[in-house]
Amino acid sequence: MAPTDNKSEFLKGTLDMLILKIVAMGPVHGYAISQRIQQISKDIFQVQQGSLYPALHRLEDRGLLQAEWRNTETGREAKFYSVTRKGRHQLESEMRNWEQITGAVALILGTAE
Amino acid sequence: MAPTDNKSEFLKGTLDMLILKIVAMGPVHGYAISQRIQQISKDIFQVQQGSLYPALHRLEDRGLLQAEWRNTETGREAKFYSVTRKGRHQLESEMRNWEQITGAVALILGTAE
DNA sequence: TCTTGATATGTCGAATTTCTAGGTGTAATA
DNA sequence: TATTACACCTAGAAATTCGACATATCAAGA
Repeated sequence: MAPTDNKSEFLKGTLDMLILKIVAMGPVHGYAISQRIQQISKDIFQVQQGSLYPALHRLEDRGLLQAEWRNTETGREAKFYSVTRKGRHQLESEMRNWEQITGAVALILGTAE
Repeated sequence: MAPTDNKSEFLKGTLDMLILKIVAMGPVHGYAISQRIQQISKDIFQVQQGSLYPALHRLEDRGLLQAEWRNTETGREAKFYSVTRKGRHQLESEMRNWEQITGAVALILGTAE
């Protein structure tokens, strides 16, 4: 995930969750995933292809995503990903985890004195 | 940083910020830093020694922390760290960055449909 | 007295993730 | 015709963290 400057350093481990979330909204192909992440995050996140495709393969290998070749609206071949049941569980688990973590970070950053 | 189960996977890149924040509250030695992080985060974060000490050396090498050997309250030798001016700037920058990132993640996770 | 646990520092190697940089090919547009 | 957008991919380097190990002091209790 590449930042305008140095946002990437913060996101290790988060990319998979974001991808799962995007794919959970409905089947999409890789290229579109990176576009949506960038768009929804208002350009804060820019997922590089060198991060994206390995992540997709990783998630597929773990059985969290499944892929299928289909045609895009523009009539091109692309690999469409969907979330498996296992992937949905994983996403829920990671989201709970994320809440807990950001809560804990907030506790520390919010400590005065 | 070690989790009860798998919280660590989420925090790559965050440890340095948390350490800077703890040290910014006043000089402390490494062992106490890990205890405070664990305590304030209510056991969500448990910083392993194999993560802590390399991180402290890293921050010192970057000129963000400075160290000094002193005695603890219990009369033992320990290396006390304080934040340099550069470290304070870095902390502020990382905190702003953190807000931006968590905001962007919230946008994505909060997207319905 | 001896052992255990807490305090306190550190290193090393493996694992994981991400980035940069490169590569392939098609279709539309200038 | 050349460039841009689309769409896939890999390889190597860099960075961070973890688990395990190693060392040493001190206090409390068996």
